[in-house]
Amino acid sequence: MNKIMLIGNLGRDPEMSYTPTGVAVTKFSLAVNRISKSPSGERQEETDWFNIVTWRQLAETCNTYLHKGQKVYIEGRLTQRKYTDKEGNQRTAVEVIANDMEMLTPKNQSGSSGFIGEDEGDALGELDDHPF
Amino acid sequence: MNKIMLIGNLGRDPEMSYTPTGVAVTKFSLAVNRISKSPSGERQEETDWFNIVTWRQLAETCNTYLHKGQKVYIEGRLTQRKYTDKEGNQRTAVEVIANDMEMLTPKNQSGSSGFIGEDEGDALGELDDHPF
Amino acid sequence: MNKIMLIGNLGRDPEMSYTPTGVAVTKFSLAVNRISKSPSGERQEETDWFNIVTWRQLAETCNTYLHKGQKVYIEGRLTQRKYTDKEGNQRTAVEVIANDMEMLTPKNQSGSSGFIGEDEGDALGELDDHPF
Amino acid sequence: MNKIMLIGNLGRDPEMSYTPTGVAVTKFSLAVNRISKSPSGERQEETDWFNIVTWRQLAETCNTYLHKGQKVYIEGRLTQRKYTDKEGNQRTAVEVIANDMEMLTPKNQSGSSGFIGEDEGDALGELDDHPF
DNA sequence: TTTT
DNA sequence: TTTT
Repeated sequence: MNKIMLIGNLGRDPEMSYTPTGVAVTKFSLAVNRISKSPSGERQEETDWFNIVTWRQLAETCNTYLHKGQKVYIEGRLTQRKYTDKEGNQRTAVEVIANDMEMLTPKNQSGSSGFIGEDEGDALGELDDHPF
Repeated sequence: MNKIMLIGNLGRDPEMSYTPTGVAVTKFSLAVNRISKSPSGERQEETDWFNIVTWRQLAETCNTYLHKGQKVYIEGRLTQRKYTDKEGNQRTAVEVIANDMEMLTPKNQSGSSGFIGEDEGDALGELDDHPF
Repeated sequence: MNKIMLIGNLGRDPEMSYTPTGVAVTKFSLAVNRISKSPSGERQEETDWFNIVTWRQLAETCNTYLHKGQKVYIEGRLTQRKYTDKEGNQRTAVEVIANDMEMLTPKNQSGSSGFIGEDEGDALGELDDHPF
Repeated sequence: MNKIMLIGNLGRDPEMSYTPTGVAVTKFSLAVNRISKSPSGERQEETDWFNIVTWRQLAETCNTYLHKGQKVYIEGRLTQRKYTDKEGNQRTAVEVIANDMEMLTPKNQSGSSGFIGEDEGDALGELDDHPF
């Protein structure tokens, strides 16, 4: 088992692209806030940022319905991908490959400034298409 | 492992009481909604109701800050308790003994009609008191 | 969200059947043990039993590879189904509709007495068929 | 919410130390295996390694009862800690701060070669000390 | 880069 | 009994 579950807010609008074979992939970063006590006992807020990657149908849904600022639940698998950056340093990209997403911000108050089509109400239905 | 995780809305305000030995216990019921497809292919909403039980500090926090209608995340353990009802039938009470709660409704729009004290802002802090 | 995660042992071999429309469904009961303290402070073990229901490909996998006594991880959704028993009493069936299963008992020591085909090693692969 | 759940095997025996203020901290690395399909369609196994950090009572328990090779369930919070390595490069340490651990390897077959005290049977009890 |  |  390798399962990670996050509730956080989108730092920016998602970005969707396609692989050479035509598979949709949507990425966004998620801010997860946490309240902790500082050594001196004061309450302080810390933010962890996570790179979220979604594929296929979930990529389409995220790209269509998620926007900067919205609160979402994300469930997936944590991966660590080694790569070499522009300066030639070995680095590790930490990514969450999501397999489930649930919108927690009520529709009428999403951070989106843009128009969303009238079938927005189907967003959740797209995510839960099980016959049982 | 016996872990259950729910996101839902409180059907009523919580009710707190104390055991004979002075331990606080707060109970409330939680409505968890789900969108499914009917046999004929139409989208329909179903609601599962769960009895939530919290103890000690978490009981105090839930009693103070939660109100009817609010959306919360609950994590706990599922128990099935056998009992005999008034008619003498053997019945099973399904309860979630919560060990974690997170409020998902922004404070300024809680379903509560009543006044909430000025220190409401500490609610989350009370839940995350770890030094690390 | 309505998610339940259990680790336990199968009380019996699973039983598979088919719906009238030909969909595979496999059921089994799972014993989840818990160590608690009695009021007098002694350690005591309690067992909660859960009815697990799996559908389609997961039903086939569970029926083929799971046996009485094996330890498994089950993840799914908790449902409460009302029904009337033979004596006419209203009762509630508590079921976990599983969407994930992971075998925790090493293969060479499963509780099964029966022969298992040579391709048993594919069981896990069937459960994790993602291209990424 | 920032929750990660892993099932894997210890790569080495845990190592315990104490902070200057006397708080116990135990660390170990966990190998989480995953079966995937290669681009050419063959089944291949990949291993993700996670650095696990436990504190206080859980640190003591892990140090006492866990050994190289054992299979464990770990639940905690994912943190990313920035630091500068010996070559002066900015790097990120990814760590799981565990708040729950469950041993999945039966006691009589742990990978440990060393003697384990007769009260080993209490390990699980230490983890589940709730009065309910 | 988010949110409360 | 909730909510969208």
